[in-house]
Amino acid sequence: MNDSALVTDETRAKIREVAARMWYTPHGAARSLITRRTHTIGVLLPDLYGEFFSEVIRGIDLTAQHSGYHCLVSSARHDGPRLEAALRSMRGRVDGLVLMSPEFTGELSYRTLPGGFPVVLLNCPPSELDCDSLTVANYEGAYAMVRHFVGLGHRRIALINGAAGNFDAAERRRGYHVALRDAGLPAMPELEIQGDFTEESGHAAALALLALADRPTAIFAANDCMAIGALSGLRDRRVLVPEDIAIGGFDDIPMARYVVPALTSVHVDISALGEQAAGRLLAKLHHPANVEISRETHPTTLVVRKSCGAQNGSSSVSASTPPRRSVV
Amino acid sequence: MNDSALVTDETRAKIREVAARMWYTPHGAARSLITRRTHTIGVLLPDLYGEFFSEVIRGIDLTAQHSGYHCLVSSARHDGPRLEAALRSMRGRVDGLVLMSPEFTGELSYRTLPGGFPVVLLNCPPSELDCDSLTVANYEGAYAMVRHFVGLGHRRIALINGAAGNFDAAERRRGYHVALRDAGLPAMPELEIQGDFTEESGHAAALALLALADRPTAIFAANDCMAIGALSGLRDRRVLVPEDIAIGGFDDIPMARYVVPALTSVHVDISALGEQAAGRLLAKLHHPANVEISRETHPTTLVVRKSCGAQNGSSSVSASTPPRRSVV
DNA sequence: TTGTAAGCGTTATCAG
DNA sequence: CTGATAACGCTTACAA
Repeated sequence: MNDSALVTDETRAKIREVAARMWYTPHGAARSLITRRTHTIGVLLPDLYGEFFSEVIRGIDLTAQHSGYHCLVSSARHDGPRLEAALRSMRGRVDGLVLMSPEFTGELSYRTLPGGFPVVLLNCPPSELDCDSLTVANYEGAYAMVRHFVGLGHRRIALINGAAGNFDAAERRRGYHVALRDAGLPAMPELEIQGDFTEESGHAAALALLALADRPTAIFAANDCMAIGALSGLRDRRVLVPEDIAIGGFDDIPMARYVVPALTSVHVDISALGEQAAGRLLAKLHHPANVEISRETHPTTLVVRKSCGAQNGSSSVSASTPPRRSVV
Repeated sequence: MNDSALVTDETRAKIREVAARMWYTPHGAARSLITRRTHTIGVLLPDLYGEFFSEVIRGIDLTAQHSGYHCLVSSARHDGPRLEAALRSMRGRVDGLVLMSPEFTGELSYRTLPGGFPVVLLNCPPSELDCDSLTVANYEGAYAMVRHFVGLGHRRIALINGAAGNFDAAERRRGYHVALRDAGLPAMPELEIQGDFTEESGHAAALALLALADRPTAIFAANDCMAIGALSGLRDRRVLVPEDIAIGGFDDIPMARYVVPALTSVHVDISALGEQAAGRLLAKLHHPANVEISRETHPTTLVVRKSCGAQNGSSSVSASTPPRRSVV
């Protein structure tokens, strides 16, 4: 026996000694079969490529490990049947789930998991599923970026949009639109280029914008990868940044401060996002009674660097209220 | 019943139909208890921070998932008792293990895991443990970099060393030393600065080198992070790269091509490294009879960019023989 | 305090 | 081809 008050310290010590001598190790699967707890949380990500996911998973694992939990990860485009398969294969191996799926339509699932199975949705579009969810302040961040451009006197501000069907991309686009409207500027469809979050698409988008008769004076890319691609596209065409065209990105990946000129971006504390998600899940696991579900938004911060032409150094401005928490 | 030749197709279909209707999902823990297979591989990493680990885990998960396996990850400094604890907690939850621990002394363990438990060591110092191991061609890569500097006419080549006690760092240092010796150059202890793989340590090392009466004309940093730190240190002091001092790094992280000047580095296909590790482990799991253990070295490639002053564009040269494979 | 038996949800091994 | 029954390695509850 492992830890109980019904046993003498002496006996416990003796057992421990023998166990150590025989290199006895409890069998996880057997134990969890009767205990009904695996001390493992499942992590379902759409992909594992790039600094974003790396940081998310790091934050999750950090928090999980702190509470003695493991992470069972699975990365794949969790669309429809794939998600269902992934969920089923995790049945009996995890106590709860962190599911990140920005393209998740939400129509399915929930039949597949046993009722009341603890799930935290990360960066998922809002759905009728009644489970906890956590999103990034995409709208607020994009709004702050565009407002910043407007404040610098820009009137023709282009958008390199994120992947089609992606929730984060849609929210950032919404922020862009509302900021333009609030500044009394008209929507300019010809200045919106569809991208897919990759560097190549950013590069192509920049060239497309340069081909316009009436060029933009500023470009807001929906993530840093595309902003960096755009940067190299402009350099290819000998267009000066920020003198001729200003650029801003989103995510503030570590690389952002090293490109030339250093990239103005919307900072997201990705690792903290992961920690928060895992924290919520663990709280649910430890207090299953507390059934109220929460929907939180993780704050973003505008980080001003050289690429937008505002200043030389770097400074940051909060792009949203502090950790907003609305318990529904 | 799931899949067997002892059952009629008709019956199977009927069972399947009922199972689907009841949303029946097999219980992983229960199944693996009797099957003695978890379809999960354990991944023990020293950390999860930075692009290196992110890519390794991606390669592992990619391969694992392709074979229907999951990954149970655990990141922590796996020194001594911690490693043992991590191993025990995975007992009965994984079929095999990928263990990456560049500071692992190897004296312990192996008592803790059941005899013949499949383990693949990744970037671990050689030890007497008779399990498969996979390392990066650190020595060859460093040698190629320093030889490249020598070929450009450099005679005073500094080294910013990696973390003390780290196996990769030691091997890269060895490559540096042998390349100097082979070029007929003396060892220059004053040009060796101790770093720890962080950007800050690279920055500090660069300043220390600039403070010398007789400055180096080239700097080899044991990884890209430190090279980038050194780059910014030199820029602070208005030292031109590569005109005044040439710089080379190691790992070729994505950021390397975006810093200014673009960083000459030793390329490591990190994701492929992870795939290879997982592949070996899976092979062992599928053919347990094949008991011969293998020790492989993953090749590296010198990628020449602007920071070394050799040329404008970028080109690459193989720094080691193709996937060397010595089955012991 | 200690020993013994039941059972967690599967799969495997047998007689029907 | 089908249906019972015994494991798998552990925890827990209950009786000695």
